[in-house]
Amino acid sequence: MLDGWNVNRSYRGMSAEQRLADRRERLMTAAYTLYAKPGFAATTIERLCSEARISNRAFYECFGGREELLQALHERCVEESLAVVAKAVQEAPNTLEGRIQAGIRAYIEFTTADWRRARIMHVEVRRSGDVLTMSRQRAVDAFARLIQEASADFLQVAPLNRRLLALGVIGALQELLIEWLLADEQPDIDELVDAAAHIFMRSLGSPEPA
Amino acid sequence: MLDGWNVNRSYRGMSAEQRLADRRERLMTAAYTLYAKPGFAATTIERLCSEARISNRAFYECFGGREELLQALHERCVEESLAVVAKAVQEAPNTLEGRIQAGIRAYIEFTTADWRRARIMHVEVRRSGDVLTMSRQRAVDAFARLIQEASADFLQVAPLNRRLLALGVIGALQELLIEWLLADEQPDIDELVDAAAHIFMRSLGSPEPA
DNA sequence: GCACACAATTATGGACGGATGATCGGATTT
DNA sequence: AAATCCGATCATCCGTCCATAATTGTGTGC
Repeated sequence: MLDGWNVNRSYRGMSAEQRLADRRERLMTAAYTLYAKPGFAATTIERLCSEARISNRAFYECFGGREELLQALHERCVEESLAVVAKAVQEAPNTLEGRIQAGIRAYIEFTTADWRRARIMHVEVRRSGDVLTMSRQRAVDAFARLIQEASADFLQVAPLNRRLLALGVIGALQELLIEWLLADEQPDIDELVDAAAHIFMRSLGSPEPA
Repeated sequence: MLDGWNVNRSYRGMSAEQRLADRRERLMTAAYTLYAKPGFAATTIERLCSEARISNRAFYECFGGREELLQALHERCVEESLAVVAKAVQEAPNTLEGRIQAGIRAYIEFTTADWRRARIMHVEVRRSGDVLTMSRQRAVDAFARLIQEASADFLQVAPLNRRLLALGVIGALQELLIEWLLADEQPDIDELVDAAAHIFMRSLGSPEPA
């Protein structure tokens, strides 16, 4: 072996890191579609590889398995959603109703804008084992903190566990999205927003709603 | 071969139907534990059979596969829970608050009375494929109808989709149970009941809560 | 009439092929 | 030469089937 060889040379015009990132990205794209449409359980690694034009071996250099890929996908979706909602809440009028309306509309519109994102975030993420369960728990926790912070200025005095309240309304929102995903006749987005906003407003607001 | 042989004789003191029912029951019992503790994904058919002291072949005479067994288990849990909640609601004082308090307390106490039931109904049921997804949708629909009927006498006039409201509060209750199942420090049952009842009461009640 | 051998039925456990997950060497490209 | 791709390989699990063991009812000798 000669010294001076470039052990990290370019290949197809990309550096080693770029190639790895490119493969990861292609796998993420393939999984974004396949995990949503045939579903996580029905998607084999071979199918993912052929869709992403990647060898079976390269897959395991990017992810540890199907679960890890789903986890990465889910975490990306959650980050994007969190950013969108946080931005909408920040720009909303500084009232509880304004923040709730803005945040919920932003979340629902962003989530339903791409059918696959909704499916992955609300259905497929619960399919796999404990790893994904923990990933989902972290996501729910992040949204719960966001809700608690956004509603902190408008607190009711009732001696209720605020974290549990936040978790509950998150669950409500999720169930509504699941209905949108699975129901025979899809409810209107506006109806979803109204129902979710109603539950948030009544549950988080002070005893006498405006 | 002689005629007159009893093609449906008893074995170990049980008739053919009894034996089949017994095997089904033993498999249900084994799955009730194994699907909850190692989890649905981690439970092989072989493990179920050895736990139930049943041959591999006999399994497929009782159920079509792991999914069908989980479906049967889930449907039984849902039936029992529905009955308990319906009974509690019927015996409750005839006010919205009374019905909500009674129904929610009954549901939460019954569900959490056995750790495994809560796990199967709220976590493991979402693991498998479309069959179980549809089973869960039917269960949610049944509970949604129960809620709509129980709160029909106390309707608010707001032009909201009542079914979506019912779905939402069901989602809230589920998320609270998931928190109870997965959180590091388990919240008190009473706290769960209070939070869920608050969300139900505010979301389903008239604009001016008593 | 009673006990016992025997045959028929049932259940069990393991064996077998197929599919998928995860890993490893040879051919091809840069 | 280095890196990548493709095919081959082993292990595991599902779904099915067969051989063996257990149990029951019948018939027969006494």
